[in-house]
Amino acid sequence: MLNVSSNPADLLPQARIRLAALELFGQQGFDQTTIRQIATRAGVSPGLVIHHFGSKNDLRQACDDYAYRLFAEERVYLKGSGPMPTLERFMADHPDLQPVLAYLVQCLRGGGEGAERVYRLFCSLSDEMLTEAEQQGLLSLPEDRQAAIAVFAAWAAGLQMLGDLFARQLGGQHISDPDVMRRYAVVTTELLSRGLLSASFTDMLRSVIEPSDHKESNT
Amino acid sequence: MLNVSSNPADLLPQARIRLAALELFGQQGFDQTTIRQIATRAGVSPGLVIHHFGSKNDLRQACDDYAYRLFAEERVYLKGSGPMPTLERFMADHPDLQPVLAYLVQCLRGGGEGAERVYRLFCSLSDEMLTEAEQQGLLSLPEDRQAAIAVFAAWAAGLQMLGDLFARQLGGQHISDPDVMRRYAVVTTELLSRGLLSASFTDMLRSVIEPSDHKESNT
DNA sequence: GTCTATATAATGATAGAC
DNA sequence: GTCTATCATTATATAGAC
Repeated sequence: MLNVSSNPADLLPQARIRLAALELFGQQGFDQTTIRQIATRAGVSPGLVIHHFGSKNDLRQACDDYAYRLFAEERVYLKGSGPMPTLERFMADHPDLQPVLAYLVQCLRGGGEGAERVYRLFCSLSDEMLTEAEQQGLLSLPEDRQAAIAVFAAWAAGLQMLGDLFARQLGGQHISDPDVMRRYAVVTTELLSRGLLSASFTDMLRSVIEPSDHKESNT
Repeated sequence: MLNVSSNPADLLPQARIRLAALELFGQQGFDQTTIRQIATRAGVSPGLVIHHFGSKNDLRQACDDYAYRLFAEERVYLKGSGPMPTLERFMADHPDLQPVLAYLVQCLRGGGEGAERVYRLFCSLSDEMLTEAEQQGLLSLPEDRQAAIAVFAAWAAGLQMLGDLFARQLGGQHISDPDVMRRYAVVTTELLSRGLLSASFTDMLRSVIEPSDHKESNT
């Protein structure tokens, strides 16, 4: 089991540096964070940061591996309490993992390979979660499973990326605020149970979208 | 009407600089873009960039105003073709606006005031769009309208931020790829019409979420 | 392992010629 | 208005003492 909640002062300097970097990268982003800031927060000299990790980019890689393993190998997403464990609910129960999630969300923001890795992870975790719920008869996925999972992962990732903006729009401060989470849960439950679109509008959309098995009627 | 599709070579240097900055900021982000890159793309000297705009930050502000006005004052989001004009569908019909949208999405990525402004714009446009559709009887929004609109805007914004990652997960290159758009439309239509959750699971979720009018039964 | 001091590179911004 | 040349700052990374 990876260690996340220890007192930073008890960690070795190398681990303290990695933790400080993960927190600062997660809060400010990679480019906005300087080695000097990391060193100050870890209580060491800037030279020691380079001594242990080689370069700022290598330090980023170390943070990537640490954060990714924590979420992927431990499958934390799936250990949520409550009936349908969403990411938001899980994070509310495990506040000590918040810096790790913030780091992964910054990876998504940054784009490139790092973002792709994290989004794939979100897809993989969504897949397991939805598949398990489906086997228990709690829900039934659309025919195009892969697309449905990609959409769910995108919704979850996007909400995390917007973060506090979404919460502020609902009069709160953070997604984990009880009132924000409740309103979010109520609305999504309603949208995903009774639906949103009228029957006639749904039919019209279906005919316009032209799924491949209806294509002969138009071309 | 603001001008977006002119040949850059015909524009005055000041407009060429602004356009080059908007494109580079949108592709690479603000921090990763240098004044020298902007000058090279605009075909002018780095000094002229500062001469016309004062500073890199002032240039960003000019791009902000330009992009925001294009989307907000012209209400482009709502002019989409098709029955339910989503952002993705609109962009497919107006490829010349793609750099402007890319810029706004980078604002969302960057966080801070710029992101808040853009997210509020997405909420405002979603509000108008959904309200109009509701008045036409095409759909019926949940009771908590504000939360529903915030969720829709977050879904749209998040999907744009993930951008190509989502498309690649579906075997495409970009969200505007016909196959990607079709699968996306089919899945979301299904999720928002027949729903996703089973009736019993919906009841269970509702009892756990405890909306305020059921609260007396637990505290 | 840890620190201080410094080399080196890049960037935003300035000054002044044309 | 436009350019070239340059300054001043900042950041990463190195070198070597302890």
